[in-house]
Amino acid sequence: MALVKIREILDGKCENTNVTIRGWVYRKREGKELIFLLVRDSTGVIQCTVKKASPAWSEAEKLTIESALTLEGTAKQDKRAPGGYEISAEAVSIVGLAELFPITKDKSEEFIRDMRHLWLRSRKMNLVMKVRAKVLEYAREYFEKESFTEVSPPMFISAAVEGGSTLFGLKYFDQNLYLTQSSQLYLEILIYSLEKVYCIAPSFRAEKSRTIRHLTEYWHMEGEWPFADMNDLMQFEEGLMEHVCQKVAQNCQKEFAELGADINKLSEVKAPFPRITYAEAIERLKVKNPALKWGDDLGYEDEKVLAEDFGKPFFVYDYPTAIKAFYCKTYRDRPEIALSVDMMVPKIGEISTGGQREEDKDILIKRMKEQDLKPEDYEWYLDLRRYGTVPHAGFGMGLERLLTWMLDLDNIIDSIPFPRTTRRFYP
RNA sequence: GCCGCCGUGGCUCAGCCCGGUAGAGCGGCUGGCUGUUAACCAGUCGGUCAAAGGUCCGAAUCCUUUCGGCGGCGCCA
Repeated sequence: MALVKIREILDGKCENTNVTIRGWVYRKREGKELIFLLVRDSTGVIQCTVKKASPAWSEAEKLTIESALTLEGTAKQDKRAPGGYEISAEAVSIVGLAELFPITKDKSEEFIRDMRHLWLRSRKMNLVMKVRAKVLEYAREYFEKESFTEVSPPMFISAAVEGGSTLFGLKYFDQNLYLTQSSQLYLEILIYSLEKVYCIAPSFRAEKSRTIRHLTEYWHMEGEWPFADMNDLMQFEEGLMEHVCQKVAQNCQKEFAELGADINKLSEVKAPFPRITYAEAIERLKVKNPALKWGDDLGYEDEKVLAEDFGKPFFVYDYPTAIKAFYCKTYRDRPEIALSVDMMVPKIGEISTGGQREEDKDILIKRMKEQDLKPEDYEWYLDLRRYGTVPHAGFGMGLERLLTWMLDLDNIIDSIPFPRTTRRFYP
């Protein structure tokens, strides 16, 4: 009697052998002479049959949907079973009898979201979480391959990274602190010690955005390194994307198939990506939107139009300085243009923003003042320019936006187990 | 911050426009049947219609406000 995972049986490794599985009741169909149990564990779902004559019958009869159980029987191939294999049960032991499970066939989006803690058991969420874990694994793999060191920045911060209006404030003993919106400034500190650094950590944004691509807490993959320029940055980002997409395409075929997602899209992701300047983007968009002019920020609709043209990830760079953050480096001969780049993907729009950072202390102070920021709040940040300043660049990519695009999810909330949005933070 | 939509038994919905105190399916329960694929058949339990106020002889249905949810824009990853 071997304890096996359901996947092993479905892969045909246990044919005609006696096996024991542990899991939960996924479906139950009960007849006079025969009970069909669909049992799931973390690896898959398998059909089990219990005959009236089996010693397992009386326990199987009592089982309810989502009850935890141990089941022993003979695994065999059977064309009638979903998945092609089933277990003929000889013994069933109830581990935890479930009460009437609230999630049934008919379910609305709202109800599913209220039942998130139980919905995470669904096939869909199980598969999405597996792909998510793989994306994290492959991203780390790429950073490590490129000699980056993973670091751990703080979540509590005392000064804003982006605009102050999107900050979550909180009481920190008798002080006021914030939740970080990006770890960039902290990575900038660490490049002077470790050079190439990255982190995968939450970022928090108090944006009251009500869309299918916003979370108030999202996981940010950020990298920062010295002696880097825009070309280095874009090359790294497209390399990262290519690596993650190719590895997922190779190793997550079962998950994509069951989710009904198109994995070929990922096999096609190869560097180099198309690159257009902001000015070129404006020219392209003017055809459809004549009101658009240089200096306007690209809206979501604009991004989607561009993305549909390319049909794959691409870069837009050289944005107007006026619509970018204070730390963005500007061209010395064209201060109205910032060395900033966004990566866009179809349907979602921006999934990453990066750029060169201003390394000149005086220009940085000037830019802070232009944006009504107090240089004295950023003393430590200015120190980085006082002591061995160096040209450097970095980027931040939204993990959930990446996943939403990869898996073609209807809503970003399904890319993370416990989504936080303006209205949802339970459980 | 602005705009739109939604809120009826445990769940999914119909009824609301053209007011007269609720109807179906699923689930539950009981029974039947079936190598079933979130099956099928019969019976049965179950709601006063998000909340408050108003109009009216009479409100789930009309009006107002509040609460909750979803989405769009803006902003962002």
